[in-house]
Amino acid sequence: MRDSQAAEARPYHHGDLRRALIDAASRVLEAEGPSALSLRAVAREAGVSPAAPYHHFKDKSELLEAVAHEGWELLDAALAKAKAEAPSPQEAMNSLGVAYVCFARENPALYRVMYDRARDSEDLPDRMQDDKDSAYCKVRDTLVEAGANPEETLDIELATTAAWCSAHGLAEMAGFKQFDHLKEACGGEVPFLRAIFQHMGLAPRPIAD
Amino acid sequence: MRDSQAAEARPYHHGDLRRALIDAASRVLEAEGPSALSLRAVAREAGVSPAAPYHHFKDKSELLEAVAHEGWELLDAALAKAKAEAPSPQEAMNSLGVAYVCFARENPALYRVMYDRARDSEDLPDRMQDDKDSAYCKVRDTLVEAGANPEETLDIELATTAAWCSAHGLAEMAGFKQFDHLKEACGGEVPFLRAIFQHMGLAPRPIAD
DNA sequence: AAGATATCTTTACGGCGCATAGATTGCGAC
DNA sequence: GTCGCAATCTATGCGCCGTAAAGATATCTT
Repeated sequence: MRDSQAAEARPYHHGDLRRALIDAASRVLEAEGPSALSLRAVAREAGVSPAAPYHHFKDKSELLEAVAHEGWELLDAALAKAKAEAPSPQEAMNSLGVAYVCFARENPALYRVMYDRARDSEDLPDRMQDDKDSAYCKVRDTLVEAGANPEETLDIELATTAAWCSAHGLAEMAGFKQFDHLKEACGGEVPFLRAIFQHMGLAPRPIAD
Repeated sequence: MRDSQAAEARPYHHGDLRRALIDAASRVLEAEGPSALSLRAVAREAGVSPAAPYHHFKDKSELLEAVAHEGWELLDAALAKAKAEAPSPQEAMNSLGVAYVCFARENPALYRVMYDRARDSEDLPDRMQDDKDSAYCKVRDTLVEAGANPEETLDIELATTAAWCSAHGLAEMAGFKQFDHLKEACGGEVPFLRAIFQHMGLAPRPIAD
């Protein structure tokens, strides 16, 4: 008979060390930055021995992958919220872009782990393409709702990719000091982002012919 | 009186260890990737003791900065070549974008070091804004030559920034396996890049109305 | 109750960044 | 010239890292 407190798959000694390690890693990441994210620091934060994590993750990179996975879920949620609150599909594209960059700016260390992991394996998480509710599909669907011709599947995919790359590039660059004067001139960070997105053509434009 | 062979600032024992270390670092970077780029490995590659680099660089990050600096110079050169060979300013914008991404794709480890260093200090190299021949100015000038109104300085700067961010985002994403089928459908990597840039609006559009 | 198994700790190894101290080398002052 | 000095390089050592191996301990199975 199972204790009803721990939902399922609860390990033996600790309770749920795997979960605790991922949380500890997130805590270290937020507090000390990505460079301080060592396996030993995570184990320390979780209150276990340095070798304990190896019973739940093959190596350090597998732990980081789990952290990144949670990051992609958070990003999905942030984009879903932005899309739900947008008054029109046209506005939605802009809102998605701003929400994307804001997520990256609010969780810089996590965002970095997410893409570092992905680049190392040259592989974005499957959820980006496969999951019906994935962020990628959300952008693609929004493009169609905003007027893109759904028959032109290649163009739709290219436009979605273009939007994603643009947002990613902006997310990585928006923190540089060099752009402070532009943000000021635009009247704040979000207006700056919107202005850049306008120049990027993130807002939907006619796709075919 | 100075020996005319070594131009200037030539050190004593080694000849020019500083130069040799940067070259060794580039070699390690290209051969083993960024994760293998340790100070000790660089010293090993250069044939000196592990502590020798500290007489030429304050710490590891200062060596990486020197490597990154050379990277930015290479990038500048690649963009200058692309701009020089472009038949028209309109074409030049596209050529600059393609050349930028190709540079990143051909020197992935170096490109990563360049931006990792910049993000850590939240500071792009000065040359991007100050130098007259910098890559940033090259893009901005090309935009003006292509028809943007030079009076609208804010818009010009925003458009230049947008183009740069777009290219950077694409450069970082172009390596993901997920886009292989798109490259194939476009008929190769460069046509794929051009198609994405088209959707991004990298090609100049009227700025002011 | 007992053996099997999963979890966690201890210990150890090599590599890392870097600080310190000592050896070596080239240079300027005399 | 040679001698002191400063710049350069080496040797050694510290604490951290990732991770492998072996032993201890708690839980599961039977």
